[in-house]
Amino acid sequence: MAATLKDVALAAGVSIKTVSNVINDYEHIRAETKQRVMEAISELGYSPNLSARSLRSGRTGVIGLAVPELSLSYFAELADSIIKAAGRRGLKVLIEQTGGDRDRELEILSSPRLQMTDGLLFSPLGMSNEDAHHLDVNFPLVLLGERIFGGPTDHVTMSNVESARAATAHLLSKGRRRIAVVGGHQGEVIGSAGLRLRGYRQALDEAGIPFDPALVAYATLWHRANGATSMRELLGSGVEFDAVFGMNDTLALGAMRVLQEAGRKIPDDVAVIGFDDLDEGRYSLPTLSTIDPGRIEIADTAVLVLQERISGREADLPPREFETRFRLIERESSALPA
Amino acid sequence: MAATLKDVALAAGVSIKTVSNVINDYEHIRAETKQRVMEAISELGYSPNLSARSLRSGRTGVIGLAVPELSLSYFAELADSIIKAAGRRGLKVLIEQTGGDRDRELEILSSPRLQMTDGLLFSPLGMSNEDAHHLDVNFPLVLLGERIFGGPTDHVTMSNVESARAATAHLLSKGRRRIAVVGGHQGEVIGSAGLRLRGYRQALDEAGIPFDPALVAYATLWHRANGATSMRELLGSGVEFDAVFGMNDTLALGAMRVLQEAGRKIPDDVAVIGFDDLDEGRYSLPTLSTIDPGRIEIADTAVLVLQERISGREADLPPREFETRFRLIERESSALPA
DNA sequence: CGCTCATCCTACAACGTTGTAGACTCACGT
DNA sequence: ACGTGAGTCTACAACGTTGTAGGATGAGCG
Repeated sequence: MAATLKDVALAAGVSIKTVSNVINDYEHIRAETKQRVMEAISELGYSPNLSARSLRSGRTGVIGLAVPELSLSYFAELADSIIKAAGRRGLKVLIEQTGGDRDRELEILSSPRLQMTDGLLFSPLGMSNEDAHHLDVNFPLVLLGERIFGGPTDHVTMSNVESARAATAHLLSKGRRRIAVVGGHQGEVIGSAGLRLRGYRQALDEAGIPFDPALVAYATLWHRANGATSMRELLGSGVEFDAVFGMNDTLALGAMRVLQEAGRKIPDDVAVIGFDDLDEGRYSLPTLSTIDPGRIEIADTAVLVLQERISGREADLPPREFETRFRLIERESSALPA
Repeated sequence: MAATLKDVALAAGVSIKTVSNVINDYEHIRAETKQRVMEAISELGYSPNLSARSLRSGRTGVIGLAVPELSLSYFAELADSIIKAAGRRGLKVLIEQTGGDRDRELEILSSPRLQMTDGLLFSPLGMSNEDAHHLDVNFPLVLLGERIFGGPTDHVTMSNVESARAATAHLLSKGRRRIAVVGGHQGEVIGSAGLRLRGYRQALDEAGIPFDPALVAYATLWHRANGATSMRELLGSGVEFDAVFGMNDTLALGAMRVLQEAGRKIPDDVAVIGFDDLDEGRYSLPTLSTIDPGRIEIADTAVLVLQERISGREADLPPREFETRFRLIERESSALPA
């Protein structure tokens, strides 16, 4: 059906290796020969069989990206950035969804399907730091996210503690003193929730404000519904607060919804800040203050680092840790009360 | 590095073909032999080289999905559903982003990169009906969306006209008479905007209400920002309206934001309905009435149909058109005024 | 004039898998 | 005793590509 090197070689009157050489920009080819081969190629509509090429070369030009779910906006936007970053480097992206399930995550680390890819960008949610040894696989792997630190692979992450501290300090600077947290994970130390909570507490400490556990609402999943539920719990508990730090934008938006339903004015009664800088927060009512964790930088760095490991040039380097720069984005939800 | 059939064959004391047969569940193998091979496989940690397999078999087990952008929530949720549907059928998904750009879309239809996949699910945005002939490619292709009808390939689409009519009729049933539209495409007949506008007009006709062009705000892109801008234009134009039909949820949410900013109460002053049933609309303030276009059914059908074409069993069938069932979801934004 | 060396090209093998054809064994019916 | 056929296994070729080794040609140089 499709034309092969052989067909082109026949049409151009050269050997198949010469055609291959033309395609791969081998330098010692007569201009006239090259011309002839090029014509045959376009005439036959030839394009290389990538399975054969990858069998021979051991490279597929495809990287895997494993994320919990694309319907979580953060991961959708991350995937977007990663596909673009990969595209700039000539790579395609195959996406796996783990659902944030530990077993599924472990399975992906040992799945034969991954042979179709040169390496994997892996953003676990169900695995914890004790699972770090499972990352010691025999293919190039770059870890994303905050579930595991000090693992055996390169790791790209955001400045969770510092940015959460900045977010909290921002609320404090607006005169808020009772800052509720939505989306904590019970007992977590490492992980987005644990780290961001640590930043929150640091900011409180610096301001000399005692930490009140009653202000922390827990939510295992970070969907909109959980933000709404957590806020209902907070309101129901009767605890007083004048600000909310959402562990991510989605939670913050769900919480805002419930706050407004309950008649609390944002930001006058309650200031709100989120985390992730989703597009959505730019058009909510009110617009949502947030932390931009440097998503594009995360994507660029991750793809670059993975490509380095794939190329093998950096094979001897020990695992590296990259932390991106964050940015506080001030919008309406955290303005000074009128 | 990695073990091959040869290594396993050596370890098990059989020919490589026998190992291959075991892997492919060939039936006539002695239980004892099978056992021995299986042990060798797990001992060596063998897993098949998929490049070689796909070179030999002509199948990769990967399908491509080309969408405008994952940061558009609709496509993120669609991609989510498609990855899940593909997973159920043992397929992996490689995602391309076109940015909704016609040139990029045409390029993807002829890209050699696609050889790494068995077929393509293609959701164009920049191409128009006149480009239909570009879909006549020599690989399995299933068209998604509303840009092109009557093309040379199978096509899975939603019931745009009927569901838009139902959405409009729903607003009419709540006593609304001046229904603004956000997100029209100037002069478009085919395409989500054109079809949904047709449904809108049909509902007006049935209710005996004349169509007022001044009520239609145009927006080429369907991002949140465009919904906001369109609504600002409508408000600025001074045209009166008591309801808004957003061509999609994202537009509707952007428009709601501006409406509320301008002091219009939803649904008391203005009722709003969107289209797509994004998770977001379930937690907005107010919650957003919408059309569920049957995303999961779209994903399932598309993957099934593509797989049929890939398998070649249905190769002789003429292009088929599939239209999914929609569902009107009534939430707060379109309730009767107090 | 003959040697060296760069240039341009080719033949062949190999990547790891599966399809094809066929060899061998053994039970069965004639 | 002998063909038949089902069951079990193997050798070999092929998928389309690229790496290796080397052949042919001609320019440059002593």
